[in-house]
Amino acid sequence: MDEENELIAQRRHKLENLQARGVTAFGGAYDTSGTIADVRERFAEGTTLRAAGRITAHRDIGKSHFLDLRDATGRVQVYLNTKELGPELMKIFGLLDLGDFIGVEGTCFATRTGEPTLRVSSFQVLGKALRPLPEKWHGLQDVEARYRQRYLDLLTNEQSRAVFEKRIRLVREMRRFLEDRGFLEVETPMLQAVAGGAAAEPFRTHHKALGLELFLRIAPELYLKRLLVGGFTKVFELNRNFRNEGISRRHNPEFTMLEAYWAYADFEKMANLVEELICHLAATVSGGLQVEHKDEEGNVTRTINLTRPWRRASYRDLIREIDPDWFEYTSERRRERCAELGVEIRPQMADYEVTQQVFEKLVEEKTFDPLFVTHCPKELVPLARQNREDDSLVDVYELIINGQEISPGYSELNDPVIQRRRLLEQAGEETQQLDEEFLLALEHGMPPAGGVGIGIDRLTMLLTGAESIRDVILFPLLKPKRE
RNA sequence: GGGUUGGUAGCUCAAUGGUAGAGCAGCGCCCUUUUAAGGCGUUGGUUGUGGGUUCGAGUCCCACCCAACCCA
Repeated sequence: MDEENELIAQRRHKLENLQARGVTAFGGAYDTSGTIADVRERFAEGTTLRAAGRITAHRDIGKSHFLDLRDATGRVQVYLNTKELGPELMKIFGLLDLGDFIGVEGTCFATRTGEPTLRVSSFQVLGKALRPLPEKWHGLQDVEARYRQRYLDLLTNEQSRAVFEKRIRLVREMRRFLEDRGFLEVETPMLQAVAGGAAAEPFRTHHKALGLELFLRIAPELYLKRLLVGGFTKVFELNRNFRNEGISRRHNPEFTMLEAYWAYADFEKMANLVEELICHLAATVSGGLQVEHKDEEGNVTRTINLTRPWRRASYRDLIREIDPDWFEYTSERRRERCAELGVEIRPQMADYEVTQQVFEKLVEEKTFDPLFVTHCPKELVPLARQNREDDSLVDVYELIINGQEISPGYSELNDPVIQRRRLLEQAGEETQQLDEEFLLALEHGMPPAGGVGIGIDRLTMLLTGAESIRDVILFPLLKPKRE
């Protein structure tokens, strides 16, 4: 990164001094009395405890020194006294810096102000830091540095760590919820010869030994359906997908999706499942069904109410709420209305795309509380099962929360003849290959099924109030920095 | 891809075109219960990169790199 500056040179020098004294500056295992939170819990005047962590603060009061020792679970103060420690250990102590990992053994006592403190009798250097950590009370502010050097962000910004801990709990609870309902978690290929299951630009890669062009998957769907053919009745996969598309506040090229399939169910059953699931997650990881989003000052900017039952409305009814006569208009009149409504459209758009534009700008982006949009026009979701009464519609829902699509749900198509036709049409538009292996599987018979996808990144944004997907992905994709 | 904003010390931030500064961190000294410890002193800069204008550029102009936001 940057050249050697004075601060680093000083730390290197201290490291050499430590080593010259025969001190191991990068120690091995160190037995502790548990995490720092454990140490605080076991704290009892006079008992001896051992703790390990990073030095995050140093208060030098002449012959007394106070350090803050920190790990992921908390902070504990340690006290060193020049007289008690002896000259040799004090010399080693003098070679320590903020950011170094040390292990300490000491007896518990409370200071004048009541702060639980370990009076250090011995310590070991466990990991010398050669670079200084960001400043203690502003933390690391620079957004670019926070993404590139996430470890510093996690170390200094408590809110950031809290977001990722929440994400971890959310994923764990999601797995537990589905497993409790008999869903089996499976792993299907991420390297695929045909990237199917969605309309998206895939990443290309190459297998050397087989001389094979491969794609990173854009969705696991076609493999999960093969498992329905194979007799699984409830399966899910919760893992990464890759789409070779632009990056934005809401898009990262690799992102995490849940996909679940339930044999003999339909999109409405899936909607119930998702409603129950997200409420369970909000209750267990966000502390309730009222999710508050705050600005930088901590003022509540929006409260999302997840109380059930969630509203369900058909795509057409939602458009009619914008303009009751929309579907009576001619193509030209619709375009005029867009101008009046302030919705930008391009001349080459098809009629259904114009309507979809109105939907996105005036319904989706303005909907914050959960809304299941049902019975979408088939052009929008070409692979779903058509509605029995009206074959211009498909049996799907799209769940919108917080102004964005969180989860689509389908009554899956299990007719291999229609499926082949649809895939062919789609392949024509997208110049995509046909997944013959998938069609072969379908021809062996697939049960009717409900299917659902949930974007984990966006769901995390919803439940943590993050404004950018990069704030819920530990290492978002950035261009390498070069001079 | 287009537009806007930004990039200054390790970190957080200043600096009407006129000597690049502060706080924290660091270094030195004082202080035996501090906790954003305190006091005194002090080091640290190719101002994202490369050009240009100017007597003089962190500041103005051009190109490029990286990022954030908006748009496509």
